[in-house]
Formats: sequence, structure tokens, C-alpha cells
Amino acid sequence: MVTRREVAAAAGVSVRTVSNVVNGFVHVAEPTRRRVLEAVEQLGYRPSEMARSLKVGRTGLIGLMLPDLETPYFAELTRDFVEEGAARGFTVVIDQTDGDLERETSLLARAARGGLFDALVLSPIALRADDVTARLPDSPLVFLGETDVPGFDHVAIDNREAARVAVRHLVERGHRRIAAIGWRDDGNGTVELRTAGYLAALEEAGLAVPAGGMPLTGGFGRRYGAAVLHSLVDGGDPPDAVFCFSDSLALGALRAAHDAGLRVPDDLAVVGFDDAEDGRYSVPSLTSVSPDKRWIAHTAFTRIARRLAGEDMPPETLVAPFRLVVRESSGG
Amino acid sequence: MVTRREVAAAAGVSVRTVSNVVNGFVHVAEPTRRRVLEAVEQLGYRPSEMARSLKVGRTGLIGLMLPDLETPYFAELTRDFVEEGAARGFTVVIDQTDGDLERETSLLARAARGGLFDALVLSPIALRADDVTARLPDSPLVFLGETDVPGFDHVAIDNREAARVAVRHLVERGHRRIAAIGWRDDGNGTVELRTAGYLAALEEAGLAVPAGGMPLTGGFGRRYGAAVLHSLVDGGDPPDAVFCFSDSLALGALRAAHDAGLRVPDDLAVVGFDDAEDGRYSVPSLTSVSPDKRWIAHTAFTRIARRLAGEDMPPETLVAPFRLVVRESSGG
DNA sequence: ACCGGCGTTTGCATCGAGGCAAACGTACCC
DNA sequence: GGGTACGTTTGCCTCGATGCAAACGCCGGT
Repeated sequence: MVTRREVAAAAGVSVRTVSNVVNGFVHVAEPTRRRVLEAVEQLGYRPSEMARSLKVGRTGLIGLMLPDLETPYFAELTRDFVEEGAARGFTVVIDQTDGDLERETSLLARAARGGLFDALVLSPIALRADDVTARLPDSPLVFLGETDVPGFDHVAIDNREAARVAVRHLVERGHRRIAAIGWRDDGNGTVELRTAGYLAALEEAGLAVPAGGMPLTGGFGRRYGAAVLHSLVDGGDPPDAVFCFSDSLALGALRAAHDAGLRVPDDLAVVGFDDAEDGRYSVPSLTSVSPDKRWIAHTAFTRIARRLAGEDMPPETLVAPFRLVVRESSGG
Repeated sequence: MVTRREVAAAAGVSVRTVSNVVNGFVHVAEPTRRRVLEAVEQLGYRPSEMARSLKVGRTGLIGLMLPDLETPYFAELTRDFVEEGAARGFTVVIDQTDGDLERETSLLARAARGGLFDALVLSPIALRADDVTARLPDSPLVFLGETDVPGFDHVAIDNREAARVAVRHLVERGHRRIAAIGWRDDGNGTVELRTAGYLAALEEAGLAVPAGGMPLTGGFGRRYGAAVLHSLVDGGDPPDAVFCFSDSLALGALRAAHDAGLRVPDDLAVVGFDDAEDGRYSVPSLTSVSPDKRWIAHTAFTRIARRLAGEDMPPETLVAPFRLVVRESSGG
């Protein structure tokens, strides 16, 4: 690694002057500047990011913690974060946890160490408030999703309302036996809110949860959607519509419906959640709740930037907009 | 930020001793260790990653440059890289370029600076050999895909052979008018090799490219697959099979085939490339070439680790295994 | 000839931690 | 009791770059 010292020696100036030239600083005489730049060029000198970071206390790295990248929702969200970050001069570092508590805490611990990251955006699954406060980093934190850690910024859509809107749409289409796929009993806040919204919409319409209509689901992936729909169908008295807590679940359900000989949306309407690109090209295309991911990325970064700029503001929960995109799977 | 100095003062020892305790170094008397750990705990001291990195010359960060994350292939590949990296104590930093030359070079330039990254894995689209050699970082580079930059390690599957196998499968199924979707005229090596494999398989079977069977495609996304298939169908004399250069293209094609009233695989067989999860749950499920992504991640990291360990070895091209997974879309 | 002022350059200290080898202290052995 | 050996602790220097303020050189003005 070529250092300033060598450049300085080659150009016959002091180390400090090299810095001045490189940083386009104050007054540097033209001949001096030229000599230095020449030496830089010739030796192939590159300033060290690490040393710079140490001195100025910023790395330009933002950590983004996600359960996984294969879920299209997270892949698309990541894209928006990377893009928004690039526009603001940040590099986004992705960490994938699989929703594993140990990996979530270890990332937090690592991030807490000496500010390798200027800030963290967390989308935790298993992490609870205690785990966070126990190993608090100095850098700003923004939480995505439902894990409610008091004292931090929080960006999420109104999951309850979104679910309510989605189910109401099914009601308006004339469906009466509306099941939900995605229920889990592990204290996951997102799941609870979507469930609450689902139940609220049913109640408003004077409907009941159909037989077997609130089955436990092992995860948010396609295979679980397929498995649950199979069991709903096998159970007899199948629903005439399902509201799925993710597009992946919904796509799995579509596949299973097809295998069971059900026509969508005629025999079974399906609504998903996330509006991932997959659902736009599936057969049939998928009706879905579409959270505004760019808004989320933009908002999270705005909070981070303001906090990094030293602004002192109370933590807030910022509610992202969403809309329901109606496509073929619900008869749109 | 709490520093060692404050810990040292609190514990009544020298700064150096704090280091020794924290690093579990050599001989430290038990009472001293206890006092120091107590001070560490009480003050909430965390060693600074940046300072450490500066001193030891490693950050533990590996840069992974990809065109995008929404393509399931890259999302899955990323997953494997992140996982493999975590197992080896590295954090993977994703940079997304959209295949944009400017963003590709700027990342390379940034990475070249003072080794923020210990190594780089590049999956370039627009980047050419010249662009790389012009701004060569000191850290190891591994290239994925077809951009052949002499002098560097290179991990890729044999695209020509893989395409040949895929098309031969269609031939064996009795298809005779086999079109390809994915052709582009921009010097993209991957496209050229898959095209070559496609043509080779046709020639071996004594078949010709069907009318309109080598249409230009704007990209690898679903919409392009859909658009091209539509044009093939509209052109009259449609093919009885298509080999798509990506699963996304194939899924778009499936959707378009459905819209055109074609039954898959009876009227039209479809084969994709990448074996992304989407294709396993689509209707019909998708036959696809499945590159061994874990092998790719593992191999790339092995090379990197060996080079970082100081081993001096000639650059190599490492060929990843693949297999053809036959599913419903080709009558499997 | 001397002085103030400006433009330019430089030395020194600093960021936080690690390498090295010296210094310290105690205990043991002859 | 003195010397050695070992276990333990410490100072000092370095990593590469930046902030600060002093120092330098050169100019014109009186």
C-alpha cells in the first residue's frame, strides 16, 4: 500500500501538503499541486478509507439487517435502500439473519462495536426490546416491522389496517368463507396485526372464521402456503377466498389450488401481501397489498441523516403508505 | 465513545493491559483481569473496529458487486455468499449496479481505495478488462460470470455446455421448432455462450432456428420474456418449445403463453435457466438449468481466503457444476 | 530598511488499538 | 543473601490521515 509519506517524499513536500492537495484544500500553489498529483499518479497512491474513517469518525456504511433476501419483498426493499443510500453517499451492508435470535443479537453486538456502521436499519424477527437495550450501539437505529423497541425510530405500514382493507375487498367481491394463511403463535407482531385486521374485517361484515380457517403456518415461504392450502382443501368445506400474509404464501397457495383443481378466482379468490414482482406475472396474477417500499427507504434514511447531523429529536413511529393492487386472483 | 484510556484509568492499570485483557492475551493476573473487566462492563466499553482495522490491515468486509438483487438468481447467490462469508468470519457488502458501467467502475474505484474491503467479488455486466486494470485495487478480486479479465480468478459455470444440455433435452422430448429467448447484441459473454450452446444443440440434432427464433431481448426480466413470446406467437408459425436464458424470462414467457391460450408443455415447452425458487412453484413448474450456487460461493471464498493468507498462486478459471432439473414445463 | 499582511507550507498532536521489548516484581534456587 | 527465571505490566512507536496553529517566504507600504 502506497502511503502519503512516499508521495510526499517523491514530490519533495511535507505529508500535510499531500493531504491538502488530495482533499482540494485551501491554498496550494499550482506548481506544488502539479508535482504532488504527478507523484500520486506515478506511485498509484490511494488514500486509506480506514485511516480516514478512524480520524473523522464515519465510515459511510449503513448496516441493513434482514431475515432473508430471497423473499422478494426484502429483495425489493433492499434494492430501494441500496439506491437511496447510494444517492446520499452511503454504502449499505446487508446482513441476513434467517430470523435467528443469535444471529440478530450478534450482528447488533458487532455493530455496537466501534461504529463500523454509521447507523443500523433493523428488520428483526426474534429480537426483543431487552436484547436491544442490553447491547446498545452509539449509532442511530431505525427499526422496520413490528418489533416495538421503545426509544427508537420505527418505520412500518399499518398492518392491521392494510389487512382489513384486503379482506374487505374480498367481502365486497361477495366472498363469505374467507380463510387466512400466515397465522403463527410465536408473538410475531406483524402476524398479530394482520390477523387482527383480518378478524376486524370479518366482524364488520358479520362473517365468521370458516372451519379450519386460521391454520398455523410454519413460515412465509411458498411451500407453507401450498401446504396450508392443501390442508384446507383436504379438510372438506374449503374456503371460497384466502387472505395470505405474504405474496410467497399466496403464490404457494395458487400452486396448490391449481393442483387441487380449483379455479382462481372462480372457486377460490386469493389475496397476497407485499406486491412482489412475482405476483404480477403469475398465472393468475396476484391481488396484493403494496407497501410503499421507496417511501420506507427514503424515510429511514432521512431520519438517519438528521440524527447523524446531530439533530436531537424524539424517536417516532413513521407510518408508510400502502395501496391494494387488484389483479386477476381476486377477480379484478 | 468510551475508549481504552478511560477503562485503564478506571481500573488503575495501563492502556496496554486493557488490550491484553480484552484480547485474552498472554499472562494477566486474575485480580487485574477482574478489575479491568469490571471497568469495561461499567463503562460499556466496546473496542473500535475502525482502529483495529487500521492497525491490523483487515476489515473483514468482502464486497459483492451484482447487477441487481431482484433477479432471484442473484438473490439466492447473495444468500449463499452471505452465509459462506459468515461461516468464515466475513461480512458481505452488497453493491448493486444495474449493470451500469459508471456504477461498476465507481465501486471498483471506491474499493480500490485503502482496502475498505479485504476482497471483492464482481459480477459485472458492462465492465471490461481495461476498466479493471486501469484502477486495480490491492485486494484479491474474483470474477463471476463471463467478463474475462485476464490475471484474475474466475468462477462460472460452463454456459455453453449448460445451454446445450437444456436444448438437447427439448430435442429428446420431440420438439423441432425450438426458439431461444434472451439474445442480445451487446457483447454480453453469458448471452453469447448460451446462444452458442443453443445453436450447437440444434446443429447436432439437424435442426434449424425457427422463424423469428432468435429475437432481440431487452433484458432478463419477466416483462421481456412475456414481450418476446407475444411477438413470437403473433408472428405466426410459433415455436413448439422455447429455451430461455433465465428463469425470469421463462416465467414471463409462461405468463404470455397462458394469455395466448397455449398449453404448456403440450403446445409449448419451456426451459429456463438459474433454477430460482419461483420456478418450482409456478404453474406449470419450470424446467431449468440449476447452477450450483453454493459451490460458487464456497469456491470464491476459498480462493479469497487463500490469497489473503498470502498464498501466491496463478489466477484460475473455476468451472462450477450444474444440472438440468426437469419439471412440468417441459413435460417432465 | 523595517514591518504588517497574505498566501502557502509544515510540525505536532490526535484518532484507538496492537507489536515489541524493556521494566518491573516476586519467588525460587544455589 | 544474591542471582536468575519467570510471570506480569508497561512505554513507546506505528498504522494513515486530519485539525490546528505556528512558521515560512514574499510582497508592498511607509
